[in-house]
Amino acid sequence: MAKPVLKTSRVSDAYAQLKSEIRANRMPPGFQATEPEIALHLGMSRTPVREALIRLAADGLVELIPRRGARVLPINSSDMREIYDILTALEPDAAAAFALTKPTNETLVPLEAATQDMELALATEDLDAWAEADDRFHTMLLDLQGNQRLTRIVTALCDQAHRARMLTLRMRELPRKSTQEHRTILEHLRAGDADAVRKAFRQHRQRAAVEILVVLDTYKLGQL
Amino acid sequence: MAKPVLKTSRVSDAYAQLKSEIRANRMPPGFQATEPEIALHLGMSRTPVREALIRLAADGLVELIPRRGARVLPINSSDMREIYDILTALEPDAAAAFALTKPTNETLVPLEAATQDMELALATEDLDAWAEADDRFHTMLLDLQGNQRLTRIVTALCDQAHRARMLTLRMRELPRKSTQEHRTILEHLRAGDADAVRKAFRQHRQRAAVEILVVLDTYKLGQL
DNA sequence: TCTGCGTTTAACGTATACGTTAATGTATTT
DNA sequence: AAATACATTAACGTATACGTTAAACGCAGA
Repeated sequence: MAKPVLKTSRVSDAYAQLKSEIRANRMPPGFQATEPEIALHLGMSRTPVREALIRLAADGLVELIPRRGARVLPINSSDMREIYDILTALEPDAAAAFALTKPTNETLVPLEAATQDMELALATEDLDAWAEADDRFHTMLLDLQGNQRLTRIVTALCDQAHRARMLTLRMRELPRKSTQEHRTILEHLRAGDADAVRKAFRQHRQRAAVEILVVLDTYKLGQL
Repeated sequence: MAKPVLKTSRVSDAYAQLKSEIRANRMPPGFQATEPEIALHLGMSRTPVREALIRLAADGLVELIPRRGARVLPINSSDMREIYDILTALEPDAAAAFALTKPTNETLVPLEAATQDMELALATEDLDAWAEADDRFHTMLLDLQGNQRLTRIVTALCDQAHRARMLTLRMRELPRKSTQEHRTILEHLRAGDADAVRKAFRQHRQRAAVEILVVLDTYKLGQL
């Protein structure tokens, strides 16, 4: 009888839990806590907490300030610009490389599903579902493309941008354009047209970037 | 009386020293050591060693295998492909963005110096000096461009590729082409021609990639 | 009230302790 | 000899201990 108990450790627990609290804004940007405080909160000793914090700091999610504790890093519009500039450079190339593999309809099924879910969520104006499907599309595409280092980098950047994205999502028009662009990218993928994929994806990211940046700047959302 | 004593810690010492040993190939790929062994080697306790190893693992330089110790990660040709694909996507865009700022001759001085040093080192066939100047060019350009996240990412990737680059450097023709391309990029920067910069840089990285990959594959250098 | 200085506190960096458990070695059986 | 069972070892994950020192506090004097 196999015991399919997922091996866990206090470090990975602490890492996962803290990351989740940050993403969900339960630990908002600027939030500070000392190692003993976090350890108490998580019901473990300082050691695993410290090691988890080191990883979170490497991810760019927290800052470790001696004697003041860990601080959840805020994201401002210039951070978002940095992040989107990198995504704009990386994802289109990755998608184009994937297009060169002449993906079959079979392999495109998850992307098709994500796109449909976006369209559906848009129709019902369910923004949370829309964001989930959007995320799924990008994640699936990363997985399909083979470069694992690229996947890690993009994932880390998206984690950093997540809070700001979620917040601004509700301060803009419905993401019709974005949804449509996903559909376009998918069709270009199906056609195996790498250049068209790159171009469409690049435009997708660039447009999304200015859209978010406009919201951040006009509403003076300094620290998210 | 100022005391300009650089603040140091055992963790940062361990991190710097281990990284340096890996770069210099004194800890070659595949090398394994347990935490107590490394701690003994570095003359400190396990705690700071563990924390440094976590950072090195996040950098993609070592792998942490429970009960077997830390293992210096080898680089194969598929890793190099991953790394160069990312660099090819990132650096040209970054350089192009910098070109858009219409850099003055003043700001281009360090790049000019690096390029001249490359040309000089090429003439005297001093490959170590050439590699240093080459690195310096890329590093300076990263610093001039403002995106710090991008700088960190590119730096980490270059660290991973460093060993393979150094080794293959001596198994190929003299890097005349590379040197010349740097000169070209610099001139395009001086002209403030962003598109030309992007194109030239992209070609630079792509050519360098195939050059290295050919060496790795034809000489069957599986694990570096 | 404000400033400066000594005291107190407690967070951090690091060392050490300890239980668990995978890996290794040894002995026993087939 | 090969395989299995058992004993031994030691690396890891985590907890705890401890000295150092920055920050907070309180009090004295301006």
